[in-house]
Amino acid sequence: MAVSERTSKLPTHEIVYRRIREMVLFGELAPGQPVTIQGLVGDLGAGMTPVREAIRRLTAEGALEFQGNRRVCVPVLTLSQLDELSFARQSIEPRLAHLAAQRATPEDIAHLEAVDEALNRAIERGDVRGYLQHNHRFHEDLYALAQARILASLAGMLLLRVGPSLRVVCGRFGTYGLPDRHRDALDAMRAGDADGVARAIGEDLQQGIDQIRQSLLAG
Amino acid sequence: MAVSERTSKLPTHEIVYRRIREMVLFGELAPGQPVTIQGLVGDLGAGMTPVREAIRRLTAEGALEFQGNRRVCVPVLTLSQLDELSFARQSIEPRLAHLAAQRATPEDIAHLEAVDEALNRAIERGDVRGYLQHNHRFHEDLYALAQARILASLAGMLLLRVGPSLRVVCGRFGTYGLPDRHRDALDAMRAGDADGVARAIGEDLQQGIDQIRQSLLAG
DNA sequence: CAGCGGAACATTTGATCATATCCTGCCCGT
DNA sequence: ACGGGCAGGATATGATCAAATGTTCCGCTG
Repeated sequence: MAVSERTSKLPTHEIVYRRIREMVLFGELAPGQPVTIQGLVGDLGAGMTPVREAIRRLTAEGALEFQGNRRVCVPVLTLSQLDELSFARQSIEPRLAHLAAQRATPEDIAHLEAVDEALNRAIERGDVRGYLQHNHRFHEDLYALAQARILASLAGMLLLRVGPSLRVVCGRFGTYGLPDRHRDALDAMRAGDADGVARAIGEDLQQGIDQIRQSLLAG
Repeated sequence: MAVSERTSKLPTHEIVYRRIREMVLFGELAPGQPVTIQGLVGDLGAGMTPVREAIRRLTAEGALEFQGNRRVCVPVLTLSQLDELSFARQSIEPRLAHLAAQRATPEDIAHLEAVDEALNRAIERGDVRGYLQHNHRFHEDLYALAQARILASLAGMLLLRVGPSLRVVCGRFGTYGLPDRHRDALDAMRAGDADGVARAIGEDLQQGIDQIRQSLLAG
């Protein structure tokens, strides 16, 4: 089928789910943009059932939103929702970072450093999509180390809600001036300082939230 | 009449979703119990498509769980997952309670008191299902007052994950000795003491978590 | 006569179903 | 114990039905 090159193992609805998820995370779908089933059916070359299932799943995760009358779109964040996200992320993600730091092996740290380097190269290159991808990868892989499935899934949902707005920020200001605390986190990790890692991650995501807040206030 | 009209207006997948959600929350489905699409199709008299969508949604919310091979079942909590849930709930729910307390009108408080009374009557009656329903209602209605959609949806997911295990606890120990801090929360609410409400709710849910922990350690 | 409002219509999209296909796990024979 | 069929159940499709939106056209009013 036309869905993908390597589909043999995964069910179609899973493939479709990941595709749409990436579209939301990496800015192929902008906040407020309507998402239609039949449009995705056409674009992805899949049947309606898998697309429907993927949309339900993403809606449950907050990546998409029901628009009252059975329309679905990418949610537009309000300032108060951004406050909610800030609180939730600050509550969950530093804890995950802390747990991850306690379990990380040197190889794990090396892997994260490689991701972070790729991220920095993307910034230098002005590659917005690459920045978003590697930034997301960094957090996702870090949290995976914590071996805390429930907390990690919560964090994943929160990242999913922030994704589109982050994309807008980058579109507006470019990748210029996107400082992050990943270096601090990695240094603390190597030093076995779990609290330091948690602190660095907390500051890192706060910077992202603040950027979005600026963008919302400006727009 | 208006109610039934509204019910008939809701799409099938929404009805099915709510029904299965209740089954999970109120113990019609026990932890570890397999959930088959065709079984639900038979029980609920709906087509496969709506049932599939409802299951995807509930799976995304953590109420159900993929069993690797295309099987789905009600998740069984481990101790470490219970720790995750405890942390997440303690992070989110007191904040919601705090926000709710700041916004609650006297009528809101009266409504919550009515729910709490119904809850207490269910306990006296030994009515496990009624206890679970009213307890859930109490928290859900309280959090709805906070007007924080994202945080409330997170809390809803956490409650969904705890539901089945709570049911097991009640099945084991009955409704006897199910103390709660709802009275404290309501008193603080009337006094305008938002911090007190948050504290009471934090203690309330900690009691529930501890009961489940006892049950897990015993089993 | 021009502009406006609204009602019927057409088109687009979502919801549901029945069916066909494909996996997976189990059971049986060797 | 191993391997191959068999059955149950999940996945995926396309058709069909219903709903909502957008549009057009007519009649009314200023």
